[in-house]
Amino acid sequence: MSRGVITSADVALRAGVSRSAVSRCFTPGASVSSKTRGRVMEAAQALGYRPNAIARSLNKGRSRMIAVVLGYMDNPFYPAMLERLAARLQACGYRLLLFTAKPDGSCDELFSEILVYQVDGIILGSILLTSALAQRCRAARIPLVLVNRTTDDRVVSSVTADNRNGARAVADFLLAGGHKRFAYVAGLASSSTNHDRETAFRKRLTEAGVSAFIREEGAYTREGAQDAARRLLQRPRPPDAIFCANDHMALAVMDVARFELGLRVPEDVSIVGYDDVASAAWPSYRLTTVEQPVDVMAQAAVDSLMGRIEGGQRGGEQVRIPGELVVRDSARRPASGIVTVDGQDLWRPRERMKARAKA
Amino acid sequence: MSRGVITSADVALRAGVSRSAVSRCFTPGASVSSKTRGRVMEAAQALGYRPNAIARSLNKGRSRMIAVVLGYMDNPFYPAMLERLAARLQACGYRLLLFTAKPDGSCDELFSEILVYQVDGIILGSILLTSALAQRCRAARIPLVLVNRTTDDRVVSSVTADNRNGARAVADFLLAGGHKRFAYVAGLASSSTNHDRETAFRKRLTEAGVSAFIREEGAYTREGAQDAARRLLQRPRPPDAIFCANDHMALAVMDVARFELGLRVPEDVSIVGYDDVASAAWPSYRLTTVEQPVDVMAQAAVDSLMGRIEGGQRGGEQVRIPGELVVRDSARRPASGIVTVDGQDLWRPRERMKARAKA
DNA sequence: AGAGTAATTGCACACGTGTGCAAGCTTTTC
DNA sequence: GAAAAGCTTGCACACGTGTGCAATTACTCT
Repeated sequence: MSRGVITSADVALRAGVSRSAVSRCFTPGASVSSKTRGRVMEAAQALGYRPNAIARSLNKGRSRMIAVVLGYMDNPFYPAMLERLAARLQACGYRLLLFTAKPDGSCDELFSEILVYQVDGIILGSILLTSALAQRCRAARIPLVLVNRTTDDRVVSSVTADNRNGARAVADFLLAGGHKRFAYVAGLASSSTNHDRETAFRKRLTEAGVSAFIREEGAYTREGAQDAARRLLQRPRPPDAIFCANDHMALAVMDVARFELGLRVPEDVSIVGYDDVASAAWPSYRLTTVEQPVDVMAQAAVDSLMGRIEGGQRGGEQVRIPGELVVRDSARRPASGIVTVDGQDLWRPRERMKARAKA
Repeated sequence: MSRGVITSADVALRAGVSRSAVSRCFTPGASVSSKTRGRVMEAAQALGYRPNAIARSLNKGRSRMIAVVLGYMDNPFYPAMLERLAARLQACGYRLLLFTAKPDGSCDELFSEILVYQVDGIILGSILLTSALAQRCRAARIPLVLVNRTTDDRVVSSVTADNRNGARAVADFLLAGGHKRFAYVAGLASSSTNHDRETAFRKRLTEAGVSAFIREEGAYTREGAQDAARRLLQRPRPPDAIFCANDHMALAVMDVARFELGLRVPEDVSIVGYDDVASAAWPSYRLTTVEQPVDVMAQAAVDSLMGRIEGGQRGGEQVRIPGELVVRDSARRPASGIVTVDGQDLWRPRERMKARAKA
């Protein structure tokens, strides 16, 4: 108390009860008479006492902190995700310990820093997880969930968009639009998200008999995407449709196409992204893209963690969140298959068939 | 050890030394013979031991955690700031505890959550600080630094851009460009940053004899800025120059001007922002704006905090970071006063005079 | 009223670490 | 070789909390 910090002992002294009684007053469900509770609360109020979370963590072996590791924040999808995660965790009474890592570099040394803080769970966003790290988490019994990435280790939980379905929808959409020469701007080749989107996209095109397919790597960065766009669009026979592994790169590709090369979008080249970040809807871009519902994914990640921390679930669930293909003006529109919902145009070829069947 | 957590006692047992010896091995500058250090480190390595940060925090009364509170992340300036803060704090061996609050709402209840975790310092970004909160921090002896906001309380430290100078430069720049009817799109009126930019901008215009000045409030949101732009530009005599309190709103204003109202920028109306966020440089916008050097500001905030945590400084310093007016294409260019540095055009009327003097 | 039961309370220990203090040991110095 | 000085080391306490256990108190029922 003299040093400015007031402890339960100070409150106990003032209220004329034992320290245990004070502790019980701040422990939901503990046995305290209403009389002592009143006196304790009054004393606590007067002194401005709140139980020390650090001491409580040490005692209970639970810190009520969740480590969130993000690779990079240039892509606005991640700040948005972070904001949702912070809100969700706060609502659950947990605190968010933020770490940043190089997106390609492994985060081994970071992991030591994290484990030392006895966090109750870890959320990894856009970070590739080595099996050694997964093993360490399992040994320390710390639940872990990947966001926007998966891993082969089926024991690790993950929350991703339904990337294969999304990429297939893009392929179908572009085919229906009558495109002939396709290109893909890849993210980091090592990321599962890129792999899922690329392979599903390519497979669908191959099934449709398309042979004109080229790819360039953009490494998820704006500069990488710009270079990729230049290489793609300055070929003798440039593509008439470009699918980018995310919106962040798609916007860069649009800028290069329009302002460096003087191309019209979508008349000369169609461009499709993935994420539906806020700027995709801006009138300067009006990017056609597959949405990745940020708040649903954040909620799923937190739910998965809570299920394993508070309930005793074993983990290893792979949650896939579906997302709509939002049709705007950066890609040529097919004659049919587009429905309008809440003022947004969506690519839903099935629904149209249903509607036709109904008529 | 049976429960999976290994403590210094386990290491001590294995190395055949006392627990204190283990502790000293992990305390820089403690007295340990090289022989025991070797045995301890070997045992620690074998068992995978690292000192429990929670227990250490409790013991030392220092958690090595810094709370960062952000109001909103829609404006990409804040994610960028957050990323820099995270990197800087990590480099100093501190952890970042992230909290989010409503930008207008006070964060009183949040503060209780923060203080409970015994953080060593608090960084507030785009949050208005009530004097009651400042008082609580002082009572708890927790250093506090505001980023991008100031307060009248001269005991509170803050890091901001040199907003008055920046706004004056914008006024001079627009006057030199021959503009006649000026408008300002305000952020939250309660924020010091908005106040400084607005009053300095207006004062300079008044000094120059300008009477045509109107203002609208955009509340720092995209929607607010769009509404403000519509009100401004649909007046009988619309402004020919609009200064926006930040880039986030300036981009929205540009979109409304060009795509809703069919105006040409900068031929019909000049638009200037503040922050120099990444998207301001995108070719779709090429926004003329005053830079707010994110990494310099982050460094200054961390330095200020460290000076008070580790050194024993008293605090109360008001750091103002200067920033250049970056000239792009969203505002009519004056005939003179622009110099090119590292491929960027900057508004430096003084320097030009110097250059002329030299010739 | 008395016995039996339920609720409340305080003691004491545990959580895992850092560190002052004194004792033990090693090295230096005369 | 002995005394002095300097390193190391272990003991024991502190940090602030939660909780099992036993003791005490309050309450209920016959």
